[in-house]
Amino acid sequence: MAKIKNKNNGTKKEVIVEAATRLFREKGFKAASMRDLAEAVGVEAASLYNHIQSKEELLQEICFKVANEFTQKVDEIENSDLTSIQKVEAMLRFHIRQMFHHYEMVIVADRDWKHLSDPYLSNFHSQRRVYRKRLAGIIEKGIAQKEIKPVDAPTVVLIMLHAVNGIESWHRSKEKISPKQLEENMVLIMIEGLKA
Amino acid sequence: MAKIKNKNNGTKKEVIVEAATRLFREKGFKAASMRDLAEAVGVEAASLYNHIQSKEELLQEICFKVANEFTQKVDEIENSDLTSIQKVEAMLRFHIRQMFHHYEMVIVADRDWKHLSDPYLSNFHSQRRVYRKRLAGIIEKGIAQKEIKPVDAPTVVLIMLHAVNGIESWHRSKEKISPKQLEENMVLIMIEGLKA
DNA sequence: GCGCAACTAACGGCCGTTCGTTTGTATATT
DNA sequence: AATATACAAACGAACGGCCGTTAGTTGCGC
Repeated sequence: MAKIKNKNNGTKKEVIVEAATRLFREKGFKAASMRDLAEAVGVEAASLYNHIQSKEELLQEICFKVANEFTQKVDEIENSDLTSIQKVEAMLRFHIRQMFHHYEMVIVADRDWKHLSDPYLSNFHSQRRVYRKRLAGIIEKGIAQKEIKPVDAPTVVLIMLHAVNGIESWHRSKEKISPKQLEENMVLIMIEGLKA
Repeated sequence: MAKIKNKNNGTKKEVIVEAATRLFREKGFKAASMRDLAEAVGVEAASLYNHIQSKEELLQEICFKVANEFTQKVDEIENSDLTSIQKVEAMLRFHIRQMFHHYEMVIVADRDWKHLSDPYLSNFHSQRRVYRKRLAGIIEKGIAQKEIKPVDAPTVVLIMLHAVNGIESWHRSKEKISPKQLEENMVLIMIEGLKA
């Protein structure tokens, strides 16, 4: 076997990345140490390097996995035959669901990507800008077609992308409404305010 | 003189706190070193300790200054005779303006408060929870009075508080719309979607 | 017995902070 | 007016500690 499997559901490197995701989300990339991570995995710090190249590689894996998922989704939505406002809603719902199911890596990517170093830093930064422009493009088309109120599209993108980060607080709050309810509330508030 | 003044506009400690605010915003609290800060102030690292007690004290000053400003504002608004929806709008506008004029300290407080240690950590955490509950209370009253759509109030608070963080990106973007335009766009999008 | 993955030990480096000293300057004394 | 005093605020050097990472070795499963 080239790679050993851990409990028949993935390589050890994947286990490490998952633990790193949780740890980085909790403490922040800089404040989380490789010794912390080793303890979470149940191993000595040096042993981690049998599976990974560096601490930054872990951050790279997290950031680009997140970036690729969002890029893939916007590819799909742009090529669909939904109306513009439906496309905006679909992207919003995707963001909300990613924050439900993979919020730890989404938050790490969003908060800690600046700790990447070049060329990954520029790469990620540029992917991020492109992604936001594509979202703004969808909204501008909707405005041109009078489906959406005449608002500043980049501002809408800023609001949407940051609003969903609030779901992080939801994850750790006591009296949670259901994911479905939260999603419908968010869509109601953010999308109704946009309709022409 | 008990405290010497620097260029007749404040103590040296204030100069240090301001430089720390910029540095923490840029690099993050953990990644910013006291030697970085010293260089920004134009002094050796050791000299900083003639004016401050510790690195964490700087974070404390930033976090509680921000917390106090928001607490003070919600005191004022709660006691005003505005309608509920007007109160929500007033708080939103205050958040937006704070993000225009003092965004660096607002962002540091929001992103790095977890690096405080007790008793400051619990203190800040509790202030934060109380603040959010007060905002949710305003919204719930508005719903009861049928000024506001029947939505989940804590969710609205999450959306509002996080949406304004998007203004950080605005600060560093090239093609900026004016602050006034941004404010009106944000209010339009977020408040119109709320009205019953 | 071969190879992967764990271990212990240690490296150089940066961290926040302390120490003891020097410097600059505002005030008091002659 | 010149000199002495006092003290805030700067400095260079160093501290113990944790950081990411490497080296060399041991042990275990095929």
